[in-house]
Amino acid sequence: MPKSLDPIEILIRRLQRSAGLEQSELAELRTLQVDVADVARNEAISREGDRVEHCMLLVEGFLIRLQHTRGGKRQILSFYVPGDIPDLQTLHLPTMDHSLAAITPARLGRIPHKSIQELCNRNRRVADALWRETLIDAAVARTWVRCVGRLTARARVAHMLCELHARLDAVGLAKDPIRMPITQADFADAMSLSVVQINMTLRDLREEGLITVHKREMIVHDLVRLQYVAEFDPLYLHLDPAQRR
Amino acid sequence: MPKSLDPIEILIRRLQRSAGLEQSELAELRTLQVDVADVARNEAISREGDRVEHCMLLVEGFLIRLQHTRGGKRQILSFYVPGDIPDLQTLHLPTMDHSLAAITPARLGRIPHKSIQELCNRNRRVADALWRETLIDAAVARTWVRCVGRLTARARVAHMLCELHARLDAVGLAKDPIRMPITQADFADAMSLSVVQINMTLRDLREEGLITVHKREMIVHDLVRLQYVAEFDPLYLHLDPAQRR
DNA sequence: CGGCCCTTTGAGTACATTCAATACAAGTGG
DNA sequence: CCACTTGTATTGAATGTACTCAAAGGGCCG
Repeated sequence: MPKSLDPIEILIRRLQRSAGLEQSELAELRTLQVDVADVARNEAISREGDRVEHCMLLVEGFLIRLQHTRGGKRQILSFYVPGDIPDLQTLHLPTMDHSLAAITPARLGRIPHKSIQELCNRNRRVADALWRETLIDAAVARTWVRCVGRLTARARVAHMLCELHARLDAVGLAKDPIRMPITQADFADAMSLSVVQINMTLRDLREEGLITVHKREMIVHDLVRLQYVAEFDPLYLHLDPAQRR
Repeated sequence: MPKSLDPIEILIRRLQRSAGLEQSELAELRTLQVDVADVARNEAISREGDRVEHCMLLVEGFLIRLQHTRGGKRQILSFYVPGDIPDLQTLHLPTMDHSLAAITPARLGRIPHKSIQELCNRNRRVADALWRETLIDAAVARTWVRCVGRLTARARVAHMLCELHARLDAVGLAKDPIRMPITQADFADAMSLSVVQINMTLRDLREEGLITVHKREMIVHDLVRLQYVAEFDPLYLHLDPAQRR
């Protein structure tokens, strides 16, 4: 695992984007109690039904949220990239209604709910910034429904790539080639398609010159056209600071 | 439109369920500025891209959240029943990333963001209760992904009926026969199926004796079996007070 | 270099879609 | 109050998109 930024600095950078916090507030954030832990690929971080008392700040690697079917099928509900807190909702809904797992080796910052809650009680602006993060997470899930429900296989795959690109770009990780160590099986479970379909669709997008995929790395050659194919509108990610209040 | 409860009392009843608020806090809630407005069936309440400055408390009727496809297809992202605040997320994400519409004549309580925000600043417990509501909304969206993505047509329809039943039950509206004035076209756009498929599936469920549907009213004859067919686990609705912290 | 996981491709199948046409119900205006 | 209009429900038939099963080819790690 390469050397990485202090977890809290990643969190600060993230929250700065959504809410211009003041120096005193940043100082308060730095008092948060954080334990760093590494997890292996495919390791489960929490499971449906668990009651948790910590939030996980993702420092490095990729995580997924997922639910299962009685038949054993998986549905991936979101991808998480560095800077995200995939289980921030447990602050107020401590019982997990889905599972959280690493799809790459990952580094996490464990922050006790109590520590966050005390900070939220002291400082409404920090609380609002965190609330806002959970709302974006919800917006992503809603758009995922439209994607899985009403787009063609081709548009779905393109949409997922666009979303990952936009979110990685927002944390400075979209420099070509983009490291995206997600297997086609994961893509399939995310977009509700079969591995076969994913493979064919990626090939089509490649042959049309929209993307190049090689060794878990992706290059987007024509973002505009890819977004058109995907019917992708980044609005729902609420990344644009001008769109804030 | 029949006489209905004071909007604020509905909100109070809702929040009481998620957070045991004190009398003084209830009194504060009653100071919220609320405008009651009626909307017609199929009327749009807000549209993708709108910037809004009010939240809508649903007092009577049914609302939906929806997004569109370039091809003009609709995807319904959630149903809302009395007591819900379908655009509570606009408190911190004032730009709508989807549309909100009435699928029945409905009565709404318009509450200015400013009024809610001032209350939240005065009282963290109220703020946390509202935050929690938005988190449940997100949990519903996530489960919707699994439903649309990985369940069979049969299970999907059953799942939607189970969810509506559970949510109506939580506000005392699930007494047989349940008024559920949702067209089959709406069901289709919600579960990403065609109207034909919805119709056939409802017929199957009817012939198996699980439900009766007549004139926009539904009776659930065998909830346990319906939930089994749906692979429905109500955990994600976080309705059980014992599951609170 | 061997094994494992992932990717790629082919062929037959199944589930759901679309198109189409009829039946039914509710509401409107003469 | 009835004829008319519109929207919803129901059913049949042909089509199609994506799935499953299956098997072979790569690439990476130990």
